[in-house]
Amino acid sequence: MPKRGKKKEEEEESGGDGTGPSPAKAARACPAPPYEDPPPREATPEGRRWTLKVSSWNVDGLRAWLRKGGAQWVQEEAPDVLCLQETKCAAAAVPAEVRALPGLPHQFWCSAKDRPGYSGVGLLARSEPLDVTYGIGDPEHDADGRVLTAEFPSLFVVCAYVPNAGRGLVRLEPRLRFDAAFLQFLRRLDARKPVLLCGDLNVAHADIDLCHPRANRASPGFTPQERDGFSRLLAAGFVDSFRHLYPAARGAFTFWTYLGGARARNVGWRLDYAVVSQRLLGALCDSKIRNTVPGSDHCPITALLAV
Amino acid sequence: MPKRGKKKEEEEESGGDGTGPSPAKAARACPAPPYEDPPPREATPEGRRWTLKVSSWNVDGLRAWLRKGGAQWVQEEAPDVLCLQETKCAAAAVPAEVRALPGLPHQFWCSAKDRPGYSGVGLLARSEPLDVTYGIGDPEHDADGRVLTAEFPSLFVVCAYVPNAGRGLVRLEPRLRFDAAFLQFLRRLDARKPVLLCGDLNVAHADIDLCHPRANRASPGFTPQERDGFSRLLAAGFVDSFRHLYPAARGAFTFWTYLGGARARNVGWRLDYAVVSQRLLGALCDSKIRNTVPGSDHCPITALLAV
DNA sequence: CCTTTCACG
DNA sequence: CGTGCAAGG
Repeated sequence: MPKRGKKKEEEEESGGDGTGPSPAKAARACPAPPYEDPPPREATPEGRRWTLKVSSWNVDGLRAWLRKGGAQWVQEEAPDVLCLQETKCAAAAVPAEVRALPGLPHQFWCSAKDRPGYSGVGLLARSEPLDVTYGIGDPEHDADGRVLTAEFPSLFVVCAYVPNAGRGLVRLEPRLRFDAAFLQFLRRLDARKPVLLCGDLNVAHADIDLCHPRANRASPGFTPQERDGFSRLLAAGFVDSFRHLYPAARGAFTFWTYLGGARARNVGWRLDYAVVSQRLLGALCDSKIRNTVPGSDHCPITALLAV
Repeated sequence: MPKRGKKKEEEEESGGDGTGPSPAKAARACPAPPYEDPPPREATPEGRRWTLKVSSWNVDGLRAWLRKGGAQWVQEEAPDVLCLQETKCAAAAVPAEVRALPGLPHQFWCSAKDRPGYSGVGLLARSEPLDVTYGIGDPEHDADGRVLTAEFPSLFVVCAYVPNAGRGLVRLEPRLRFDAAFLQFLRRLDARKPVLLCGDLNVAHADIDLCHPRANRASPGFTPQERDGFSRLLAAGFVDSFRHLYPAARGAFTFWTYLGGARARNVGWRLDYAVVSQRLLGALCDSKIRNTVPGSDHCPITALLAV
């Protein structure tokens, strides 16, 4: 029964955990050392201090994440809005400790229909949103529990868990359809108010955004089509806040597969983003990658805005 | 999603983990304190010292049992034959540490066909058996991986994992058919050589053999039909070695459900037996219940014979 | 409560 | 490697 056999270093650098043609190789560390998240820029270049802190985390199972102390970090970070992805947890099963998270009384949960334990997102907020919507208005994708949108007075916060293209890219086509539909959804929001999109977008945009770009050219999360989807997002007037502020930062990843001890060697991918409407750039103070925080195969990220 | 909700003390005293009508009640300890396994009787009443030590253990998953240190105890006990039940493990997946168990080089594994992770038995021996047979020669049951028989010069050792009647007794009928077919199988063996039957027979024979007999009159493992099956075994010339030697021993259990912390309160069942052909009684030195040994929801038992 | 498998990542 | 599920006990 060598199904669970240890091939060890086979797809250690594979991002969406795909079927990349990663050749077997030794457990070497990433040439780029882990990004060191600098002390926060507390204000905009014009000197306006941040007033909104939004964190995002793919928790890979809300209940397991809670057992591993994830809620602890939330209390230390004390965000005004918290976006969670891959909760794998129906709203009714959200543990009381999460419901009672100090400072985040307004909670919204969206999970996959008829698929317990799959996907799911949550949005927790200090102040009550003006409105909250579930999904992107596309029946093909909205059964999955992937998008939550909270309207606040000055902006929309969108929490998203973009579908994985799957091993062997078996679900690349639906993924690309999601990308297109999601972009239209974001454009419509952006026409009304500026948008802050946070979440696991399941793509590394450029070579600098993953440890082994060459080996993963055909891996889910780094196919040309997925990367193009992200480029189209940028072309539509949205900005990758982290890359905008730190254009040359290397080794800045937010995901490391559990396989083969990838995280210890920083064999990672940047899949989690805080993306802002261009006209929100003047309000952007900082975009943080909390890559030392344990609790999931993703780390949390945090955006600071003066809105 | 209160599927995993804590009903706590609902079927804590249910044996085969059935659907007994056990009323909800406080987590009280069993009135009978845990049986204290006395120092071994090293010889028969006639003074012949034991020459054969046979242990039996329902391991509830061979690999989990190994992780919990089960093999450690085997080395301390150093049996000549070891019978394992509920290995939940195909022969090819038996870990190397088990294959290398000192003193038990002759190993035989029988697992369920087309049902990975279900049932399964193993028989390990110091000396090579003259013959080993798989199953009982009944196609209805032999796909399950429940019986291994090893022929030695002076006796047959049968390792058995009798089918559970299932929650709500949904599989009581096949269980009773197994009992009947198995008894015929044992009679045929017994006609050739004396038999030592070891294993999880999935029945508590009498009130004294479980903590809460009244509450479990309709539970799998204590229905009148299953108890009658055991009585028929005895009527056919077989002897329950433990009860023969310790007719009044109370609180002597070999199984405690994981639910509700039953083991800590000794809310248990005696489901594991060393049964001998009557003419082997003169060779019986002792029948041990190792009820302090961890590693499974069952504890191991050991028979000592002068053969 | 705890094992196994499975799909998914 | 690790999540949550299902079936089994």
